Amino acid sequence: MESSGADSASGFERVLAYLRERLLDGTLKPGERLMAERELVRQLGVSRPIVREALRALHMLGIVEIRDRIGTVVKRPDASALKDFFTLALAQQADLIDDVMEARIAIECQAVRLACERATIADFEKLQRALIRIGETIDDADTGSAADFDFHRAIVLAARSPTLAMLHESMATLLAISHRNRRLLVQRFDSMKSYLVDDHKRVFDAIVKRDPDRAEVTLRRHFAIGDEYRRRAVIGEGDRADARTAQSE
Amino acid sequence: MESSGADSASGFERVLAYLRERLLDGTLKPGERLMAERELVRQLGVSRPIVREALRALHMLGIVEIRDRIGTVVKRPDASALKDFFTLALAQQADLIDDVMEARIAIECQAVRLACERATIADFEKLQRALIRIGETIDDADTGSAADFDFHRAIVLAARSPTLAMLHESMATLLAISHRNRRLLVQRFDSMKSYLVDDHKRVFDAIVKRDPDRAEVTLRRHFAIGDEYRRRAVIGEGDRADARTAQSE
DNA sequence: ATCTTGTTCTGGTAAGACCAGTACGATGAC
DNA sequence: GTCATCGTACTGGTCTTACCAGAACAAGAT
Repeated sequence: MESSGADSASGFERVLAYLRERLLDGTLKPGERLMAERELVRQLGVSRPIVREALRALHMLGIVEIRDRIGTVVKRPDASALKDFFTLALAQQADLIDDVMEARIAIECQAVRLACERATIADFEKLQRALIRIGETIDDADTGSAADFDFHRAIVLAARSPTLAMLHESMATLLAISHRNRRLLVQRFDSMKSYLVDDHKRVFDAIVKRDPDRAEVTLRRHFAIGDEYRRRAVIGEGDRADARTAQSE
Repeated sequence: MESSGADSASGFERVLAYLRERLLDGTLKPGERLMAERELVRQLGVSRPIVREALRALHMLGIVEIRDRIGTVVKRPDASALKDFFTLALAQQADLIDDVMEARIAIECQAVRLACERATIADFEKLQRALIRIGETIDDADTGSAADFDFHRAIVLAARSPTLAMLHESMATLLAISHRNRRLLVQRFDSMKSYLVDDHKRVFDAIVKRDPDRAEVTLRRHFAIGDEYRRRAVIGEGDRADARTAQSE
């Protein structure tokens, strides 16, 4: 039953490699239905359970959608597929957040530069609306972190780069959680309120003035200061009198 | 065969839900071996193929490691498990090579900053070796582009960020081809040789001196100049006499 | 032309079997 | 008693066969 070509790898690996190749070389495009399971069985010389394992694996990654009694179709992958990963991974290893955060910074710093070149008036308006909302929701962790995130998302979208947007969205899923927690610190540091408002404003100004260097530096500083707040929170500092109340983090 | 509790969901979902729960509530911790497949079969009242589908799915997410003839153990997950996802996700917009390239720049510029902080002596050595190889292979497109890429990869690895490394590698897969084509231009521009050598050298120096700002600026300029060469190549320019010979790109 | 009815194809699942190594306890030699 | 050897039970990896239920589609009946 090893007639059809390359063995050496396990059956599962073989099926996966086959599908991966088709997906990479464009033979299989989003929306297209790939061959039936039994057909794959015939072509690759493996059993159906193995084929199903591979398809499920791809399904788990959001690459493919298995429609009961219809067939398996290639999906346009989106970040929501990573929800399971982030949920489980985070439960096992909380410090993953810092690592992913670094990737997010990478994406946004590049995005803000591109945004300086490519942002339209509509983008400016969207950014400004987000900016206003940040000021309005400064005292609420939930709506506040949402507003904050909208602003950052708007930057990435203004960069007009599908890839950057996709990557950012992927990170967003995970970071939404930590982002909200971070915002809870706002209650502990009065100075953080102006930090949140002013910093974003400065980034916005740099974008409007189409100054990539200043935009990036400002954004980078913004992240660094946020980190610094978090550090101080961990060691129990605060610039309000009731700082001790939430010390046990 | 539906004795053990909650049905309603598909068998696969049930197994996944069961395992997810164990993983989230801490019953299953990294390093621990979870029950044998056949045991899961008994406990959940599903067939073994289904159990295996679920385990493979978790394996695909990097949550679990399936060791042949040993058992399935919980892994400490890191973002590298998502390589397949990102590689395939990026492939579906691969018509936008320039766009992916921008994302790569984002990753590397962040990485080079982190590398300035975190690079070890061993990293310096690796970078230097790559640097030397770039000089040695300057006239060959294949080995030359490989050396070039090794240098850039070394930067990312020196950043010691699994997520950045994973993203970079995903893009590398897609960019390998265009990267090589780009290198063919070296035959057309004598000045590009010194560009390749000197630029990388300058980036290396900045890393060794642990100067993030200079490292990033230098790297950014490096990419920009590469782009400029490509632009000039497209319009048929060149600084060698036989520039016209390879005009049809 | 439309409705009905199959047949056929799809994925979803179960059950049973075999292989090839591993782990570990029992057995043997020393 | 200690240590090496050997079985055996158990593990994951795979294949095979089989059945189900719903979708698709084409052919026939109305």
